[in-house]
Amino acid sequence: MLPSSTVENYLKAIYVGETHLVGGQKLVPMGQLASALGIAPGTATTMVKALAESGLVTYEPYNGVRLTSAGEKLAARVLRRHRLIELFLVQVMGMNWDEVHEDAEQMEHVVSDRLIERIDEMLGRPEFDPHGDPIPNAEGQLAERALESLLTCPLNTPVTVARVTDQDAAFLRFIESHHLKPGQTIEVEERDEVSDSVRLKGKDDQRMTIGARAASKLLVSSRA
Amino acid sequence: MLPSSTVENYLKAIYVGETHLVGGQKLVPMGQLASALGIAPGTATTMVKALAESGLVTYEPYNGVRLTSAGEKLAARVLRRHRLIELFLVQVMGMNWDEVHEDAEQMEHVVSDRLIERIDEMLGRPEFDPHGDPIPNAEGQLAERALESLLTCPLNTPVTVARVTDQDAAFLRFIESHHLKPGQTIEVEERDEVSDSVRLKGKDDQRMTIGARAASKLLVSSRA
DNA sequence: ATTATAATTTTGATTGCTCAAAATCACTTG
DNA sequence: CAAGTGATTTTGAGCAATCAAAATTATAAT
Ligand SMILES: [Mn+2]
Ligand SMILES: [Mn+2]
Ligand SMILES: [Mn+2]
Ligand SMILES: [Mn+2]
Repeated sequence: MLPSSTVENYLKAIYVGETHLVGGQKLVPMGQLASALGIAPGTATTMVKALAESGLVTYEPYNGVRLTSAGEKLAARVLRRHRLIELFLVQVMGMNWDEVHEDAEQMEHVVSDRLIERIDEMLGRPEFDPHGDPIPNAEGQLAERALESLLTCPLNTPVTVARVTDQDAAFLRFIESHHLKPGQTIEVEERDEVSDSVRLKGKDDQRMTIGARAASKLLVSSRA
Repeated sequence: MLPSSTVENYLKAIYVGETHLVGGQKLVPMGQLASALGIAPGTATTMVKALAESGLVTYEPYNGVRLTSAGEKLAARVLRRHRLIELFLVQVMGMNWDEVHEDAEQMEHVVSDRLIERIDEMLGRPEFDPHGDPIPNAEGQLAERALESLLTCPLNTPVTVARVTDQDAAFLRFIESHHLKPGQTIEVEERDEVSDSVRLKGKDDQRMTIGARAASKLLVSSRA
């Protein structure tokens, strides 16, 4: 019995939820899962109990949920599809990086393994999607990189934008129009706690100031 | 409220069912619809009543069902997607014509209008899919052709294979291996009622004999 | 240690889609 | 035309996924 689209979405949400865990956290809270999926909290509880029943997750009431190895394997597979499809739509179909998320969100559940393999091959076994998100390989492993956000990277040092952790179309268009897409080289010139902002030197030494919240979504690698 | 995948499949099945109607038939029988969709007859009845309620079909109890203009518009849209996707998978992704139907069956429900437009453009506004099935244009109109089957076309006259009306993978592979794909030129040399078979002259004057049932699925145009 | 607050779970219900089996209807055949 | 056959509809049920609102639990504040 193959997992439904709903189950796949749950597993994927738990997977990315786990990567966002801070400190000694081992479980994704129910509330976070529910809001990530845009469903009522009670629905998440019911569904997660069913997932636990089928051995895809471990569920600790009032604490949260985490994937079993079986669940993680499935989740990585869905995430792999999602990101390969996104890259395909940009690279081959010429779509914009701000409009591929919705399509991928649906297609990830229906494309055959055969087609995914074609796509992967056609793209040259890519490791990252258009937003810099890592693409799990066929075995579910993903290439990890040591990245810092614009809030923590060294000042006045060339860094390369590597990842944008927000799929919002308006935000992505903003990033693009300011030449801050992955691959671009920039420098953080100043951070101001009081004004909650970060000043950047971008392409052609263009200066710009963005809010800390936006800055936290831009991940860079410290090698120019 | 946009139609579900289920509703889209019903509408599409009724649409193609209507094209297969013979004589003065105006309605698709419930049984035929049910078996085309692989569901129980009672399920079809219930669903069709709901479709009639939403104005997508006209339902005459014990007689059958036909699309309203609203239903036909939606059905043509789904069929357009299906066939464009099939052609895309063959032409661009290099998949085989016998393995694209299943993928298209799922993808037809989820790809965005934007992506379909890209595909249509990339393929040069094609009129026929890999099996020779006509692709409805953006307005829902489809290019009709006067085709005959191998059971009715003139004897000893060059004809061009134009369409194969069976999606079965094994059958399609057979057709391909015998060089009978759409575009190929052949001749019917003899029909034998008793042995229920048809003898063909194909590529490189290769002779072959196929059953009448298979022959009825090969549609040709009488101009070589 | 109570008490308040926030998160989570439980409860009861709904919707969409499905099936099996019984009932009904339409048509053919004797 | 009566009977039988096959197609169709009705009935009763179930499953997956969802919500709103009430009940419960955990945690933080007084
Ligand atoms: Mn999804
Ligand atoms: Mn992405
Ligand atoms: Mn379909
Ligand atoms: Mn086709």
